[in-house]
Amino acid sequence: MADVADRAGVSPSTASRALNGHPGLAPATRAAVQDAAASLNFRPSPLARSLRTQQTFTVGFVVPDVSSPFYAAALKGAQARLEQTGYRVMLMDASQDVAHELTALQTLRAHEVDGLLLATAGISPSELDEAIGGTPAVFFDSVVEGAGDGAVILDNIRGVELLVEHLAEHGHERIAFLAGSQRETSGSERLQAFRASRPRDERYVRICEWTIDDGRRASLELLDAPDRATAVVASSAELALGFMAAAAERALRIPDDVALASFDDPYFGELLEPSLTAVAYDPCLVGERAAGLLVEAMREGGDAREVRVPVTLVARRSCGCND
Amino acid sequence: MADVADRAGVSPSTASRALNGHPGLAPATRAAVQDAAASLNFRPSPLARSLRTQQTFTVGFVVPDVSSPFYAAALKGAQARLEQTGYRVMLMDASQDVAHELTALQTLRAHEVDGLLLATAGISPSELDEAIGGTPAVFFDSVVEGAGDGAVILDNIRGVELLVEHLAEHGHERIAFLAGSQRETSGSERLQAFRASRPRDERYVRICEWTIDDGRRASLELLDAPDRATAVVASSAELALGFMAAAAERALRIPDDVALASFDDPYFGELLEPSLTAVAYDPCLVGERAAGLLVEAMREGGDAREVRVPVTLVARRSCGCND
DNA sequence: TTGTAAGCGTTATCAC
DNA sequence: GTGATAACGCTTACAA
Repeated sequence: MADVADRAGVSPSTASRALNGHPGLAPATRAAVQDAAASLNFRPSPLARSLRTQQTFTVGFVVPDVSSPFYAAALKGAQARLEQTGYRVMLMDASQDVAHELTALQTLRAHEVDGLLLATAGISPSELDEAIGGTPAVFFDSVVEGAGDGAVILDNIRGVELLVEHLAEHGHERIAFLAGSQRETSGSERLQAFRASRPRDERYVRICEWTIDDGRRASLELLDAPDRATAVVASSAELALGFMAAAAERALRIPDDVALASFDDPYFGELLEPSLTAVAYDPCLVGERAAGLLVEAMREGGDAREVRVPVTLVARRSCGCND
Repeated sequence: MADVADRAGVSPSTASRALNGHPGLAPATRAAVQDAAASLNFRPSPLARSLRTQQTFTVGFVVPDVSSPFYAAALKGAQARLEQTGYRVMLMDASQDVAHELTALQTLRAHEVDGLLLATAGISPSELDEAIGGTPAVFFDSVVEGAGDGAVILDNIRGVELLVEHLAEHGHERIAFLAGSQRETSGSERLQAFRASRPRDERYVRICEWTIDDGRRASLELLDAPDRATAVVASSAELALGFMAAAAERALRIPDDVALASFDDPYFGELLEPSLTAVAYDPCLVGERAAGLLVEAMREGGDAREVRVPVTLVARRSCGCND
């Protein structure tokens, strides 16, 4: 930048002011500096700037597993929104491991990121509070009570209600629920919502990991139990697929023998046999909203808000609708 | 760090040396510094260090779309490998847009990233060369001739051969090929491989975008053409799904009326109806290998290498096998 | 083996 | 309006 200043015939400080749009500069001076900068093809060093200003214009993004479709989409949404605002994204994949998550946060803080976007898998609130220190942080998907400057989550409750109501409208009276891991907010909220709307169906609840395999295992239990449920709500696409595998194994037809409806509308939902009735939402949107909240928090530091991303029901054939 | 030095009773330079494991220090001094650092809970500032050393220990990762399962997995693999080696990942999603890609590279270079991991969608070699300047760069998925310090790509040729051979073994003589966008290496290599092994089936080639919808459209063309092919190779899972949709529309059964085999083994391949015969590979591995190559290039700057990630055939029912 | 001092590329404070 | 000057937190000649 010294070169730019020289060429424009001004001091470095003036050059800096001109380039950063500070007020109170002679228009001529500003123009001269800008010309000089342009002709020297000058690019300011974010590093040096950050060192001086204590602002990196970088936010840390921490997820349990980037390769999961949901987190990948959220990342995309967040990245887009942040880029728009001049922020860059530093990614950390915690591999579903608490210790790893903690060190990721350390690294990020050492780097002096301006903000944090977190989908944490079961860190205790106190650990977390310490790990994020004073850095603005927004949670998404999972929310940790009392920590951070905001959270955005799916409208899990409404989603489960839509699913249950729809199956009930088809006349089902014994509805089962495949719940996912209770360590995450989306797992526990969905289960709570089910229990709230179907207290009598408690015996048809099965909790398992978010995998096809575990979903299949739990589904077999459900299918082999006496007085079998006539419909099933799966908490996620994986669990729904697990259920379909299990039903096929027991030679049960969907929806004739058991109906199925699922939280999460996978992109191939239309092409499954039968096509999958599901609650859909825009996963990018959760990243985007989270980023939006974070930008606000970094700028103004208002108080914590919680945003819910809306969900909608997509009725297909697995519930008994005929298209 | 000055504090640490004070507390240990040494000069800042000695403190720095102790903390960075420089040789030629009195063991006692080193220990004193380390103790001081520990008790002050000292964390060096990567920013300041980078400013001084011109090394950021950060690599830029640029993809056309992070939310695509393939890129997301590659990202995960790369992230893991880089983290192991002390590097951090700065992510840019170029949204399939060349201009955007170029500005992403600018941003990354301004940030003085130590290396670049690129899956670019059709930048010209010369533009690219200029955009990456002297920064070590490794391509993955797509390779740009003559640019960069290495590339890792799937074994596209072998993959297509496996698919074609398998269908031929089932007795098929007229095999069609759904090719994806020819802007990317994986699109063009797969098509070339098909043409090389099936020159007589040229009339059964259709080129389309990598989407279910466009695959469906192209498939309908294929199905409606006279002297229809009896088997189809799809260049990607999306195209295979598009084909399945098209076949269903025309009330054609797979594999009885037309057999299907696909490059890409989606995680739900087993659960489709019929289950999908496909060429499988580990997408994480491509990110991991690319990161490996990049780390090498950043450290030693050896000469450009090309790595192929192996693929395997998973025979299921869509080709005519009975499980 | 250790200390001194300069410098990485900016911005902020103060004076003019 | 603009220019010195110091400072951000670290590393590294060079000197001792």
